[in-house]
Parts: sequence; C-alpha cells; structure tokens
Amino acid sequence: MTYGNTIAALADPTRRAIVERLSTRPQSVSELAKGFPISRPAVSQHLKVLSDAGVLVVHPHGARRVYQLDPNAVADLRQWLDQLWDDALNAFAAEAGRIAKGTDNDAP
Amino acid sequence: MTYGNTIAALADPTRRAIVERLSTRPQSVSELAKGFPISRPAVSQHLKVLSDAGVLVVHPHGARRVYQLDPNAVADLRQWLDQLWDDALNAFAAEAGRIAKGTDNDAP
DNA sequence: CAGATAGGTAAGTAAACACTTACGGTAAGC
DNA sequence: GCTTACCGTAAGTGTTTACTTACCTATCTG
Repeated sequence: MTYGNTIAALADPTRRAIVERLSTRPQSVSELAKGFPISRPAVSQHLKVLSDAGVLVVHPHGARRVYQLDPNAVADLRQWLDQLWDDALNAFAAEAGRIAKGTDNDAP
Repeated sequence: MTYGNTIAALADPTRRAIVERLSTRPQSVSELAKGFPISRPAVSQHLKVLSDAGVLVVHPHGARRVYQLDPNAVADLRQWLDQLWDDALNAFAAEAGRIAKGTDNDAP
C-alpha cells in the first residue's frame, strides 16, 4: 500500500521535477528552491509531502537540511507497476485468443 | 511527457482500483460500477480521465462500452521509473563514495 | 553577542477534484 | 414503435490542494 502514497506524491508536476533533480544528487532546500518559479516555503511543503510518502529522506548538516531520494520507494512503485504490466499482457493475450476463436461478439 | 498524465490519473485510489480490475479482464461500465460504492456516473467520469490519459482504450459492443487497459501507458511509466531508479542508485553510490573518502561535512 | 542564513509552520485564498442528481441520446428486446 | 438497459454529459457542492505572505526557531559567522 505504500506505493499508493508514493504515486499520489508524484502526481504533482513540481514534485516530480523535485524528485528528478534529487535523483542525480542530494540537495538542500534553498538550493532546490533556486531552480523553481515558486517560493521557498512552497518547496518546503512539497518536500514534506514527499518525505511523508517515504519518497525522500533528510539528513541535517548543521543548519542545512539535505534531501535525498530513497530508492526503496521507487522500488515499491516499480513492483506494483510490474505486476500491473504482467496482468495487462496476460489479459491482452487472453482477449486475443478469444477473438481468434471467434468467441467475441463483434459480428452481427 | 505522456507518463505525467498517466501518473496523475493513477493518483486517485478509485482510479487505481479500476485499473487493477481492468488489468485482469476488459469490462463494461455498469459491470465495473457494481464493484464500487460510488455512483455509475462517477465511474464514468473516472473512465474518462483514464481514457484521456491514454491508460484505457474503449471499444463499443453495441450499447455497451468495454474498457480495456492499454499496456503502452504502463510501459511509458515503467520506463520513466526505471530511469529514476537508475539515477537514484548512481547518486547513492556516488554519495557513498564521497562519504568513504571523507569528503562529507558531517564532522564538526 | 549581534546579525545573517537556513528552513519549518500558520493562516488565508483561489483553483482543482471527486462526488452527487438530473437529463439526453443510442442500441436491444418485446 | 415503445419501452428498457446502457452510458455520457451538465450543473451544483463540499473537500482537497498548491500556492502566497508572515512569523518563528535554529545554526553559522563576524
């Protein structure tokens, strides 16, 4: 169920951009905020949402707080997606089989 | 960018549940609606969001409209996630390397 | 110690969202 | 043709959300 929080957190474009930035290297709040057209508190709020969802981890370096992407969150979401992908392919194959056997009701 | 719409569409729990149901077999609107505690029009609206995002495809069978999960949408999202995963792991390794070399500023 | 830097939190607001009921339009069955 | 099932859309509503400014607490620096 943890992937639910993750995907909800990643729904916002700004939050996705933050995550993408952090995926290359850890960064502090104001460092991040420089790259966005929104205020620093807004970035801080996004970081809280992402942290609460388990997507980010913080470790304080003095007065600075450095945020980092947690690979585990990505892994959880990936697992769910892989399951979905697998089921979707199976369903597709089953459907194709039914159509090939003429069991579909497309024809008049 | 198409994964952006996909992930936004999947942010809602009801919509995720719909997608999970459709991942096993295609289903019609009222068939789907039976399984949820919300009204049929609400389900219809969710289906529109998912279709607009490219997550679902419809094909009408007479008066019924059968919705089906489109594996391509899942594939796009998977690709983005894999990229994120890869970058995150690299960043993690780089960070670990920097700490091991004592380049980090944790110490007073 | 005084001031600056870094960042979380509170309160307010406008827009987006997830519903509801009501309605209109199309295909099926008698 | 007339009724019944199927389904999308319109309009309205309460809640969530993404922002803003203002404020407050820590830490680093001179």
